[in-house]
Amino acid sequence: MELFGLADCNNFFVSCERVFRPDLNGKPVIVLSNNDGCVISRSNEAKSLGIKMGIPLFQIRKEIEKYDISIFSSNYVLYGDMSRRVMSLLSCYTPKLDQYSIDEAFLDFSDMGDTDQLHKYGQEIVKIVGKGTGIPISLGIAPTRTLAKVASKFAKKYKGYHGCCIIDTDEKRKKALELFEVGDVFGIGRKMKEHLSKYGVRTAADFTRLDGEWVRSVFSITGYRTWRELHGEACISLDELPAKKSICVSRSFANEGITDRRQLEEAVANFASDCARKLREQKSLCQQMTVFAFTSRFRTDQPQDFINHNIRLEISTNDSSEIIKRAIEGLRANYRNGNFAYKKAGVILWDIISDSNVQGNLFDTRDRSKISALQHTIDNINRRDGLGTVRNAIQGNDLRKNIKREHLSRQYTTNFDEIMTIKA
DNA sequence: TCTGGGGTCCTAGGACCC
DNA sequence: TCTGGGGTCCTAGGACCC
Repeated sequence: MELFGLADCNNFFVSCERVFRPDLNGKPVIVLSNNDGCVISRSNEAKSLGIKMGIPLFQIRKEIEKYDISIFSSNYVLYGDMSRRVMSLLSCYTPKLDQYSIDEAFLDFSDMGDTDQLHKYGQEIVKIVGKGTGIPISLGIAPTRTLAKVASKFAKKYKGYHGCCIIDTDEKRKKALELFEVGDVFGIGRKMKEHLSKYGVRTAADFTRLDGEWVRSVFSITGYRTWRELHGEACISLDELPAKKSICVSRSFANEGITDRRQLEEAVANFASDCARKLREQKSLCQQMTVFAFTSRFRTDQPQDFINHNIRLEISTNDSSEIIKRAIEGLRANYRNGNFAYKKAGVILWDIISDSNVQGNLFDTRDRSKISALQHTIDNINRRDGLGTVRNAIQGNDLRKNIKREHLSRQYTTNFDEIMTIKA
């Protein structure tokens, strides 16, 4: 029997912070987005206090004071490293692991014995990951990805499952869907939920009782796929991770934003450089790119500007210097004098192809193999000595200067100088 | 004062060609 | 100069996910 497991880290970013701050167990904790803008991860205690996902920090100042909520700026170096540890442990328990996001992975559990055995096996995995990494996880197992996700939410919600819930019979499936709100189903977002409520659809079970053809005509092929998955028919397969089709690096800037043109160029150069590095990591080239920058839409009292410039690269590339150069050219071509305060900017690489699939160009005057060798050497140095050790001059000296991070935890696991100390 | 970042997929509509 | 329809490709935008 084909079975999917979905392993989901509980309150992942908060859990990462707590591994190194065990004194915060059982207390309300939140992690903030870049620039300490919004809440992006909450402990159960923070959730029960009514702190909503995505709410701006400034709107919950009172609650933070009143309930003594601990705050952390996001520390992606730490989370990335903890994620690698979790994933590497999980991969020991399945022939095929498909990482879906920083804190979630699908595991192939097909033909792994009967339900009882599988249940014990699942609980064992949850226990070992918890012990080995300090991160609590929930495991859902079912015949489709969408149902596995439902199961993982049950595993998280009810202690009795000991971290692992299996939906493997029609009876269990129907019972679970009756108890599951339709808006919580993977693939059904806010709009679809609103639309469905007009037809009296409240639970996932209500949704499955709708006519399939009707669902397809109203919610298109994606909605219909979700409908079939909930019926137990796997439509989304467990495949190798395909190369990304677009790569984007963007940030909003702290406080009032950036008004100085040179500073904006410096930021964009850094985004372009990051993009190019990611592109090389997946062994790809891009043929088109976009550079954008805009002012704050919340500041209606200030002049607004929206730069969105597309660049077609005659010759596909993943070379940082070239991608930086083209991004800056694009930005300059669109820059207007108007004293704009840019709040966010970014670079997107797209039209991506494999680097083994290079189309030569008669008019290419640059020596591509030389450039590639140089780039390779730079990547190696930066991997060894830290990102940004070797960089283009326009990238400036302080890669983080426009980002606000007032509550940053240490890089416990990746920086020797910030390793945990234990007092005797 | 302060409002995240990085993706995927699908559809509709326009441009263009025959 | 007027008439029609079908196909493809591209792009923008929306909806969804974490």
